Amino acid sequence: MTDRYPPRRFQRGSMATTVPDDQDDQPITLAGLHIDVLDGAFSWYIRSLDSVVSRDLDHRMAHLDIAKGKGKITTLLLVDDYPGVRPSQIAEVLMRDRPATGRIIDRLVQAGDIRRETAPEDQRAQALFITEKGHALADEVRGIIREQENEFFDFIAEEDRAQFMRMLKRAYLNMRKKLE
Amino acid sequence: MTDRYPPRRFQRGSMATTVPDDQDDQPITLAGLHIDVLDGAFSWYIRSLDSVVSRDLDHRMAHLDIAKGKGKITTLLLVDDYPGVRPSQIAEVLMRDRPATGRIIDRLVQAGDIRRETAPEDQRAQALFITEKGHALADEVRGIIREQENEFFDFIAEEDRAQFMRMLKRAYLNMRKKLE
DNA sequence: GGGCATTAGTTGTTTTTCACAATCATTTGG
DNA sequence: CCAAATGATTGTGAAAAACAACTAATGCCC
Repeated sequence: MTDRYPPRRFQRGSMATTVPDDQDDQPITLAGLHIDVLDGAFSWYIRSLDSVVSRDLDHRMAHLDIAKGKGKITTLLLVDDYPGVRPSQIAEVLMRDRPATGRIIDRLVQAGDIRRETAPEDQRAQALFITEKGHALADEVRGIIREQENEFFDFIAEEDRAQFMRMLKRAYLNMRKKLE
Repeated sequence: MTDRYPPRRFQRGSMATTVPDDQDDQPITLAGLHIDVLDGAFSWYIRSLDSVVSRDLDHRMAHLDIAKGKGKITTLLLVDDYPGVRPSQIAEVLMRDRPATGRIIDRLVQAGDIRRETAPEDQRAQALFITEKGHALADEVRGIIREQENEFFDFIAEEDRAQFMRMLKRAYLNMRKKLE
């Protein structure tokens, strides 16, 4: 039997920070439940944050035909940044299989945001290119992401954001590496 | 037209930290693409991290019948920690609608991990309770989560983890609040 | 160069997930 | 005592994810 009570308190960090602590050591209460008993699990926050962030992003992009897709935004930005990129490269970034990636590309092609060509040096492969319409969309999307970022980050002091982002980045790399 | 080149570099944070910087200012390269051009977007890291963390968790729990469900783990732990909790409370924590929550509960009941009773003070509502089997499972799950946490966090110094977690927590609360 | 494994991408299928509408029962408030 | 609100279930349809099977082109190795 595991001892679960009292709920674990978050201990203070050792880093100098401009983030005030006052609210952070109080338990989160949702629907009358102190969800801190979920072990303060990192994975829980990540999964919940993902859910909230995705919803918010969907909402902000509701007026664009790119909305509602998980990999579409990444694909669009990649094609915009890397003319001639291949579907298989995108699949690796998205961590999806090729069929899934292919269908994302289908929709972007159909929407007129990108176009396919056969890769000259390998006739099996495709080279993807952004269209004029797609490029405009990519810029708009970037703006929306930046907006979300600013609104979202408004509780973290400017000089701490980079640190936070760096941790996220390392977390991502570390986990990805461990999954081979 | 947005200036996209050269890719944005992450600036150094101002916080004292034991996290070494050396690797962090190098661009991430996947399939030959520097994904830093995705604007270093916070949302991208969160979504990708979620994907990796969820996969890893699924993998670690593959031998348990609770695997593969997004809300099942949270539900199980909540019921274990809050005897008599109601489905609607769980729905609020999960940010899912009641039908979805009800179906998660169905599966846990069917697996014999929790049981339903009618709430004595409100005959419309249910009170959920953990079973012996479910409690054992909950402890096992907690162990797995802790394991993942330790492995995952091995690149962050002990005293910095709390700070990272606190930021995630604030991020979550902040976004959730803004979605009303 | 012929044959075979590998890689790139597509198509199809099946299962799961999710959101929405409709329904029933109970409670609450006037 | 009636109407509105709340807690939960059922049903349905649409979107997403995982898997297998298939075509085509490339690379390797004899």
